[in-house]
Amino acid sequence: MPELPEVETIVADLRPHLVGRTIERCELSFPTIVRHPEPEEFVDAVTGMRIESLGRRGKYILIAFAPPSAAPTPLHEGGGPLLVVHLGMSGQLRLVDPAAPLQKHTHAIFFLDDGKQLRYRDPRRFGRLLLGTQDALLHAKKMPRLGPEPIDPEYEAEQLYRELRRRRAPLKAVLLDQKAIAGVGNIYADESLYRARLRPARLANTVSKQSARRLHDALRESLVLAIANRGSSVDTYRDAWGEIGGQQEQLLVYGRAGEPCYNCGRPLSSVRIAGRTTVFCRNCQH
DNA sequence: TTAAATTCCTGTAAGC
DNA sequence: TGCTTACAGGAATTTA
Repeated sequence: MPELPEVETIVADLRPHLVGRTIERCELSFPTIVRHPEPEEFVDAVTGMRIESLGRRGKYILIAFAPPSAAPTPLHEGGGPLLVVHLGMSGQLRLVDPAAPLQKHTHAIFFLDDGKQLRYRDPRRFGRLLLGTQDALLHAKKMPRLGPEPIDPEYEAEQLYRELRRRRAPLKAVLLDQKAIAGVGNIYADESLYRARLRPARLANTVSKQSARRLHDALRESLVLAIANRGSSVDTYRDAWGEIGGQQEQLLVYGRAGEPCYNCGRPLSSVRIAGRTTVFCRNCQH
């Protein structure tokens, strides 16, 4: 499932091909995938827009359009209109030649002025498309107020420590909370907790400053490594060209329940925390 | 206010 | 072999 590293890979791949392109036409074959504004208005508004930049916030893909007339607006300052794509569980955003066969569950197609097509496909339909300014989407509660970016150089261990101290939920639940930290999902939550040698069920408000620092560093390591390996294709994840990632080969605990811990050799345990399958080592994580 | 439970949805895999 | 059932999970929404 697409988390921060997978979304980052897609955005970085698409950026040089999309910036400067104009959307000439948009077709929705499954309009309810558009959550804001009404699908008809979405199609009208997106038509004729020129793409100015691409960005990512948490697991959200942000495609910024050039403002109608005024000076260019920086991507994150909530000024210009954005096409926001959230891939949910099984969403795929692909840039294809028009001759490419149409895959089942393709819900939206953006026709670009260079003849290429940007296609959104999502079998499980947990994903969504949004259009509006950052402020408008926030205000309409179509996007949550996301927590800090864990790989941002400005993000410090102290910030994580303060967040953890005020939460009584299991560490795993806090890591999955997009309002606490943006972009971490089930895979990288388990990977980070293993690297930090912390039990997923451990209550967040019981961790020491030192443990918080280990978790802070572990989050960055897990995410940066996964980006370098173009993401994990453990389920249906594909990049913008339809290719799989490489990180699934390197995962330390996710999907390895019952298999030996790479550190101590004992079988990894699997439990359910915050409604999610959670894999960890009872011997190495405390 | 925060945390936990529920819901959405289809492909895949396990079980009979 | 073929059918049925359980399971996977991000996040909005509801309940406690």
